[in-house]
Amino acid sequence: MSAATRTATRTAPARPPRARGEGAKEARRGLILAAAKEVFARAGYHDTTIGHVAKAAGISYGSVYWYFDSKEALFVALMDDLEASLRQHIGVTVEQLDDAATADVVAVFREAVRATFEFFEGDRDLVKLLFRDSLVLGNQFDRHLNGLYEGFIGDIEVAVQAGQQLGEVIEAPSRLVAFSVAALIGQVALRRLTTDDGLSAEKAAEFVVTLVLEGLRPRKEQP
Amino acid sequence: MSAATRTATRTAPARPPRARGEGAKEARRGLILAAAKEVFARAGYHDTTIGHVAKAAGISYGSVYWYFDSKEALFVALMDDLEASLRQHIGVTVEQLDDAATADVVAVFREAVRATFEFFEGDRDLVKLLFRDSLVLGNQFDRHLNGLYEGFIGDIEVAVQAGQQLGEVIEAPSRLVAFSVAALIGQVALRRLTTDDGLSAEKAAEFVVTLVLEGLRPRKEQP
Amino acid sequence: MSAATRTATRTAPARPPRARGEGAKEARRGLILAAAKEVFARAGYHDTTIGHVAKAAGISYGSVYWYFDSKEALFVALMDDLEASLRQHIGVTVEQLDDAATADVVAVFREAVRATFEFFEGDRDLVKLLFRDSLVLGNQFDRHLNGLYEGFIGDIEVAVQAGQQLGEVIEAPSRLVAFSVAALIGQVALRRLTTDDGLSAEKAAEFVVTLVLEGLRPRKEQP
Amino acid sequence: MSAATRTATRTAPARPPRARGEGAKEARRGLILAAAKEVFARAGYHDTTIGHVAKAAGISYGSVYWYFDSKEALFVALMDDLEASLRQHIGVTVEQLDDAATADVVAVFREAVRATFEFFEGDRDLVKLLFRDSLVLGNQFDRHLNGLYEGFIGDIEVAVQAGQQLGEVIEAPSRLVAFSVAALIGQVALRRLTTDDGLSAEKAAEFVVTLVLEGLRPRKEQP
DNA sequence: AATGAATGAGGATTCATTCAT
DNA sequence: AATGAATGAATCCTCATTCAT
Repeated sequence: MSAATRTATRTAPARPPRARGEGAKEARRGLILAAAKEVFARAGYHDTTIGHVAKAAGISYGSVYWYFDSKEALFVALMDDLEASLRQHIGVTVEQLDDAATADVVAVFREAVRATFEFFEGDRDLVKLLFRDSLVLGNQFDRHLNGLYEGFIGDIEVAVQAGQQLGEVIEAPSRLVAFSVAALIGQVALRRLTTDDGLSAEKAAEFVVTLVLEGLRPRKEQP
Repeated sequence: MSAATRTATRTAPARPPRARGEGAKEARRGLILAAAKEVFARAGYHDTTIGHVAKAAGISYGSVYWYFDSKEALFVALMDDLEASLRQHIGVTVEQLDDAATADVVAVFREAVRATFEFFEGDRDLVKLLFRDSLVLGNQFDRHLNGLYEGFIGDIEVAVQAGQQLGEVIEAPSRLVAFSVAALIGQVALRRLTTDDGLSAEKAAEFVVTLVLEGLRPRKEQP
Repeated sequence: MSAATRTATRTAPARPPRARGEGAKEARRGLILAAAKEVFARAGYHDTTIGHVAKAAGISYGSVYWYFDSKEALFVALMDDLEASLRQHIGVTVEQLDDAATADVVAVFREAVRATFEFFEGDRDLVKLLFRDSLVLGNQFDRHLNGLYEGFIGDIEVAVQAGQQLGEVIEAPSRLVAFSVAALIGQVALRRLTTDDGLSAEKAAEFVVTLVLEGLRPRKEQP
Repeated sequence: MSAATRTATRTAPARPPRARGEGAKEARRGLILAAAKEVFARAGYHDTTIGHVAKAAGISYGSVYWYFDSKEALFVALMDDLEASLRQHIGVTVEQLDDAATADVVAVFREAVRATFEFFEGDRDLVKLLFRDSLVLGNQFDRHLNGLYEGFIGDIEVAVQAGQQLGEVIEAPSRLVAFSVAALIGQVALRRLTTDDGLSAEKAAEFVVTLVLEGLRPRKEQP
């Protein structure tokens, strides 16, 4: 089968099959990662085949292997990307508040959670991969994946420790506290993807903040 | 060949198909489920083969199919079992408190969470299956699995609503509140399985109760 | 596709697709080995696929894996079989001479070589596998394969050492001597498979015996 | 796009395509062949990929195809090279003796074998390719490969026939005799690569000469 | 001429499921 | 009811070869 024939036969997804040049390779890698993200998020790791990813990326079967050594490597690379993306987002979020509000730990926290939910709102695939798949696969893939989740938790832990220094957060193992907050955020965000109870991201964030800060019992004598 | 003939024909291989009586089939089913629970918890759904389960149950390869229609059906049945087990446990726990303490919703909650952690302590496989696997597979298996988790949540929701009636729980969507509590309990319990931070079940329960009831901020003017 | 359909479709090699019972498994294993022998000998290890073997054995694709763990394992098992077959043959051959002729080492050797060539004449596949494939693959497969060839050599070495004891064989490293004899036999036998120079097995054996015992130079003053 | 245009277009990447002159192409071809020799010898034909060869040659993946039509063609070309190299060596060796010693066929033979082993000592890759790989692949690659081995044999055959003329070699099919000698030399040389029994090339040559000329039986009444 | 990305056929292996006994 | 052999679709991955640049 000649190249011409093959090209003609290709049932034409409109993607650019032959981009070349400087950043072309990087771009193509990104293309595959984007496709992988969507497919993995939809079907889960095990039910996703390299073929699915390739088709979604509009490239051929074996091309994926030009960019990634294996299915697992692809998944890990994707997770690394997501981690970077997530941590950067959180960093930015907190920085934005740095100027005036840092003193008010509570306000920072409130805003961070709100921004996080907003971020999740715009990247539902990330939520699934982060709080659903990485959970199950973390144990198999050489701990590598835990890094992702743990990174998220680590960022929170820093804030928790700061809060504890200021007396704004109760004394409890900071890692555990951070994990709990992360888990709560993650699970609520995940739930929003499948359960529609008309809860806006805004409201969800508010709820989580309240729960985490004040607990479920009404504060009776609050000034 | 009639059933009678077939039975007669059985030239007694030395294998263990004893227990001919009434509940024999039920017993064997239970045997398989027990094996499946252990294996699925250890390896996860996808990495578990029917062969693994059969070997763990000490029965033959294809026999599993006499009791369950498919791998998926086996998993779902297992989950149903776990759900029943979990809900019964919670029911019993709450009932035990019913007599005197019902008035004190907080005490009941505290005790329920404590008992739940204790229960989880004795059934680590259940924790993995409930809070790890059901999460990933819930979406694929016909929603059926959500039932499990949702059942857990439902029980909590009832308590939440009661608490809200009594003014002991803040006003917030009861389902969301219950989900959050369940998720927190589940994730913390799950974490305990892989992360060893010297946190006893007791302490973990206490922490969750405190977080959920009082939040992370110190109550300043608490009587 | 139902079993009936499948059966009907099978383009009918006359082999028994469904033998059951006592030695049935062993028989089927043998069936596969026989097919493998023929196919491996014809196409060589690398160009033989499990599919080829399966088709030659008249069984399905994956069935081979019920009997052998991998392609390599199949090959090794085959080689083990061949080794057993070969060594038994040699053993028998020598034993037959044990009675009267043992004293005459030369006669024993002559007869052994003759019998070996005759044996090879009836099992050309064995020759290819033993002297062609095992040579190349021996280095990759865990030394396991060398065993085959080395076994053959070992048998010869014993005879060489006996000959040396009797002063009928020159002093030289017995292993090297044995290897040389084995190599000569093997390569000549192998050559006979592809090159037709009208050389009978009988003549070939005679030639090898002469060369090995007397060398290429005419013995001038032989009594 | 004409060839001229194509050439003009080349925007000089910093890669190492130096050597523009006449024999440049030939040189590059030789480079690849040298790399291929090493790689094929080490890994064998099937386990060698074009990529391995390219990397060993320090050139790019697809460049190999500018010089050779296919993997098989590369291998065959390599074998042709080796054949030339080997035959030239033998030719030179014999020529060196031509002047004075031709009369003494035995001495010539002795020296030729010795020189051959010495030659093999310095080119272990050749030994592997010649006596290991060409054996297995000879049958598949259009007989072409046999040429290599057959050439080696042919040279020996000439000597054998000469010896027979002089009455220094027993009467036997000269081709068979030559083949036997070649096989013995080859297999012993091959064995030295993997088996270390402290046998020097010198000793190995001596042994082969003795075996071939005198046989394994002690010559009792030698003048 | 060189490069290296792209392609896709091919192959080993796994495993859920079926079925003859 | 139990057994375990049989089946073959499915999947990951490799690699020779092609081709745009």
